[in-house]
Amino acid sequence: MKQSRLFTKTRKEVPADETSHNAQLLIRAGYVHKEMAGVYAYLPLGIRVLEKIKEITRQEMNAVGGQELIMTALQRKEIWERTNRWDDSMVDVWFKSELKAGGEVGFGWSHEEPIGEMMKNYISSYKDLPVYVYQFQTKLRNELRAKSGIMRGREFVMKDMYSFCVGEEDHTAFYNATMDAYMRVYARLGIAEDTFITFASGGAFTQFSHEFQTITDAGEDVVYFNREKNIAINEEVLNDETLTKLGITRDELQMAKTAEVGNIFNFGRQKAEDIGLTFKDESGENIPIWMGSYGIGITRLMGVVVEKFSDDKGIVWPESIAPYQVHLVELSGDNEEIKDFANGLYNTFNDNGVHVLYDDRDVRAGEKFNDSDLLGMPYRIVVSKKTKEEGKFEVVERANGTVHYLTEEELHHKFLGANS
RNA sequence: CGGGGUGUAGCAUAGUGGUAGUGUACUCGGUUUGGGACCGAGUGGUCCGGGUUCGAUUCCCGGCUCCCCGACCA
Repeated sequence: MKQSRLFTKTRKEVPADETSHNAQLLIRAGYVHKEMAGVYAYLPLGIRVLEKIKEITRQEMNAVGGQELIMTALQRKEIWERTNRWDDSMVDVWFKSELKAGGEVGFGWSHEEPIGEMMKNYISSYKDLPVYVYQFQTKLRNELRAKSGIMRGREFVMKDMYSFCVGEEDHTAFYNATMDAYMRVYARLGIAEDTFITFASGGAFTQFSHEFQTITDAGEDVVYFNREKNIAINEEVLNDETLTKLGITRDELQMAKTAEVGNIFNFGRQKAEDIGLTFKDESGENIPIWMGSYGIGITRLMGVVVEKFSDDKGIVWPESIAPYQVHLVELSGDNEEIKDFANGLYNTFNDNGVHVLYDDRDVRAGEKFNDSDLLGMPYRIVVSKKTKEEGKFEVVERANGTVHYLTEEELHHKFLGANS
């Protein structure tokens, strides 16, 4: 992508109404646009990051047998009335509207009920099970107070997966496999070190659910954890009973502010019973399906990554989700030879599938460098008369500022792979 | 939802009961060219409704917005 044609704009100053680090940086760097409190648009750079996070998540969900689908944003009132979750006194984040033709609809804040309802059409026998489906869906929640930039909005993208099994044994196997898959997602984003599988409230179904909590001051949760024993407990369920059950004492735990980047639930057979979703077993008896629910906040993850990986100059993207791998910066001035060479390098990268952002703009070096730092691509390659004369190219690692001077051949080797 | 703030140009800010100023961004001209360079010229603004007043961006009332603290958060 040529930066001269890239739709976005960086800015020096942060909007006065943003206090969260992630939103300040993402707006300054031109990744997102704030539409209203808790509602952000994703610009071309931002959507590339989101898509990369989604693709990593997609690969890991597919690897455990998940199949992607997409539910609807508009939801029927009746489905939620059946489980007594339509009323605002039961669920306080509903956005609701009316159909011109008559009748009420809700905007999906969760898809548990609708997906369970849909499954009645497709599951009738133990032979149809198990089923694991997931989606990336924009959730709409009428939060009383949005905060923390893109980390807690009224509109956000979530990956939610649902499992439908004949019984506990199958469910547990999938539940555990998903837990591992989640950790692989976080590992690929570079935040696994600070992400804990955390005991949290299980709601109405089980004693505990598992949250995936990542240490960051921007988080809203408080978790007590022990790295050696690999145990973490959400403050909300920290009590003597929990400690005894997990075989750990209070003084073995340290506290941290965290952001919830995932949450997985075991519904047992209760949820299916509530919505009337059953299968026939081998004897022909109707049995409620054993269900589970698994969520990862995609947009929140993007915010958490920015919170964790940035410096005073801007964002520092992990390679796995950077919008572009390489930021190619030409400092040609009016030197046509340098310009031509940079163009050639850009084309070579493109032809070889390297994701490259090419700063071909006719602006001063300082502006290019500052923008480059702010945008945060993992590698910056500078093509200028200064180094070209020596047959070298300056390669800067954004994460640590390390500068390498590589020949053209070394450059190709590093970025185009060994076979080039 | 309770409490506290806030609203002036795309963004950041100053100021005033009587022609609204600056920085940045943007446009044009010129000089520059490895860390947001300089000089000159220019475009662009008082959240909405009502009230007080000769006159309101300023004061008053209401609304809305956004932010913060709390509450909430499958």
